[in-house]
Amino acid sequence: MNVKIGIADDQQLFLKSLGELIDRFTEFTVVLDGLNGRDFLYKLELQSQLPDIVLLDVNMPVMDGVATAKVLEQKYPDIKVVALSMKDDDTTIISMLKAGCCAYLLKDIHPAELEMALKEISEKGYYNADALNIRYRRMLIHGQAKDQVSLTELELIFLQYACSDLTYKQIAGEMNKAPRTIDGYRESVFQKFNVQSRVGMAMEAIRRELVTI
Amino acid sequence: MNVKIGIADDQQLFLKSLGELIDRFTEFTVVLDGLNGRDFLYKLELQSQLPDIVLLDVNMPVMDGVATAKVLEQKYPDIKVVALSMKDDDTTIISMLKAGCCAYLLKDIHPAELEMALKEISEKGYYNADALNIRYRRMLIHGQAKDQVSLTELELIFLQYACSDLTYKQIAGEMNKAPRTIDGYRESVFQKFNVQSRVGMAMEAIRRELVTI
DNA sequence: ATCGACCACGGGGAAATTCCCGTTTTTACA
DNA sequence: TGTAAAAACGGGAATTTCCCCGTGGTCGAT
Repeated sequence: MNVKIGIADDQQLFLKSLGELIDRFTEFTVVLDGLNGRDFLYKLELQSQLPDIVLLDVNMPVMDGVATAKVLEQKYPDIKVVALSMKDDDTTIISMLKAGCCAYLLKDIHPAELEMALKEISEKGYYNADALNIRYRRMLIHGQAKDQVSLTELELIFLQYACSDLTYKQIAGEMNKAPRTIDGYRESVFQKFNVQSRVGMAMEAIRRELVTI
Repeated sequence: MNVKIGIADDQQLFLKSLGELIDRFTEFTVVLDGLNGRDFLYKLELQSQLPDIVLLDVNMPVMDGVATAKVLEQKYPDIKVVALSMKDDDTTIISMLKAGCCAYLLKDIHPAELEMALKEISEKGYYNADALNIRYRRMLIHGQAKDQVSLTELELIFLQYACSDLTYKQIAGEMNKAPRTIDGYRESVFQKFNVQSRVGMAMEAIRRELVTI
């Protein structure tokens, strides 16, 4: 089954390259894009097949993300709206979520995380890791560590998958990596968390609020 | 290392049998008991070795649990106070916690759970599962179900241990059961949760708020 | 220009987990 | 007073996890 994606972003280059990226994901296809909210909504009305998920840039000229999200929620309640933004500003996050978004993603996320987020959104209807990841990212950028360890992007994504019923082999499949590579993430996180079992790692991930459950 | 326990309860029979039970736990010894708060506090002043943990019945004549807890907090801040009660009444729980208790246990808990709670309190300084278990117990008694499964007491205790770095063999040791018995709990919970790995079980336990992390 | 990280990957083996096949006793309860 | 559920336990085997031993590439920093 293929999930249809719509994108609205005012940077032409970003818009198109993101589209390329998403088209390369199995099970996702970009069916519509626009350079601002008004442009996007106009095209949407002419569209025969509605997208399942719409990625909305928060800052756009003419019609911004919040206004666009409100209209989408009103006229197309079945479409899942995801906010896209450069900065993890709490107030914009809140206003986007109040406008009916089911997720909030930062533009500097890893492609693998984007794919995972889209999967989760299409399956569960929401993706919450970002809210936590934003906090985590902020910790990484400013404040530092204390006993706080810093995980790499891929370790964080691996961690999310590790908190599930999947075997490492299946996780390797999901992340398009060799099983041994996954084993490397595991070893690294085990050491950083000071645990010696997958359950211990998963518990620590939840304790540190690095994953959504 | 041995942890010293004090108990205050107005039912002579319960007081003494609980003392017997706790004395049979390795690493715990009852050093003091009393039939009400005043009696207990009076004996405590004459006592050379202070208890590490005090179990306080909420409903006692002369001086009840809340008043006793307040005095203990004031005069012996190092002692960890645990509330004991027949009923899971929210208001009494809150007033006991406000009086400085670090845990709230129902009198109908399984001995193994009591031992685990005491262990956690002496190690971590608190035990929170009860607050969650109270909700769980309430669900079991009244309402219940829908997709909600019902776990037995021992399965619930096992679940708590399973959400840790311990191996099943180590859990068997902690619970004083044969490894195969633990395997039985595992099989049963797997089926009830519809999972096929320990991590999946642990995640489900957290999702259903059956364990503390 | 070397150093430290993060990344990707491979083989082998011990230990733990998962999942079958069972038995017996106790406890609750209708 | 049957019966059903829960508890406790045993053996064997397939799979997964865990933990070693490595290789080599990229990239940013001192």
